[in-house]
Order: sequence, then C-alpha cells, then structure tokens
Amino acid sequence: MVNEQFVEAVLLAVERIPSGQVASYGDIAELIGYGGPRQVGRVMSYFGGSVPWWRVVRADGRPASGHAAEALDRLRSEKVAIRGDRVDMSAARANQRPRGRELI
DNA sequence: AGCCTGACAGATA
DNA sequence: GTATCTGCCAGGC
Repeated sequence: MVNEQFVEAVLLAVERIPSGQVASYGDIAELIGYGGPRQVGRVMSYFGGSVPWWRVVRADGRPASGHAAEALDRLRSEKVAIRGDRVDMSAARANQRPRGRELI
C-alpha cells in the first residue's frame, strides 16, 4: 500500500488531464514530485478505475499492457492524436515539459 | 536479509 | 523499427 496522499495526488493529476490530451506515468510522478512512474502505475492498477486511466500512457505513447486496445479506442473517441497503435505524444501530451535536450 | 516482479523510462546496440 | 540492460521505487515471497 502506498501513501494515501500519493494515491490522492495521482488520481487528482489524472483527473486533471483534459479530454483530447494524455500524460505519461513519468509526467504524473514528476508533477507530484514523489516516487517514480512505477509507483504511478501501481496506483493506477489499484485505484485507476475511478479516473480516466486511458489518458495515462507510457512515455513512448503506447498505452499500458493489457488495456492497449480499449485505451486506444477511448482515446480515439476523444480525438487524441493517434499514430497507428501509438499516441502522438508531440501533439497530445498535456503539460509538455522540456526534455533534457541541450541542443534542439 | 536476498531475489523477483511490475499498467515505467532512458540509453544503447 | 525491435531487443536488451540498467535505474528507479514499492510489494510479495
């Protein structure tokens, strides 16, 4: 069991993702400022049923294992930019944070 | 205590 | 493009 505060923060962050946009596990973790993407994934597996879990995808744009098909279906319904079986993170990513790219 | 697993991420080949 | 390794943090055995 994780800290309830962390769980609450994760669920709140996921609910805050606007329709038509997505966020990665790492983004959620960084936004909260605690733990890592795996902890976010754990929270989602346990309590994700109460939030739009399909808006949380992996950093490479692929949804979580086991729910990829349903997630993509829901994302397409929200007009999220999908490229094949992958989310176009460059366009659909909410809270786009600058990556460690020293050079563009 | 050690070891493996996981709704992950990044680097490397 | 895929495959593999390492790093991360928590949980289960």
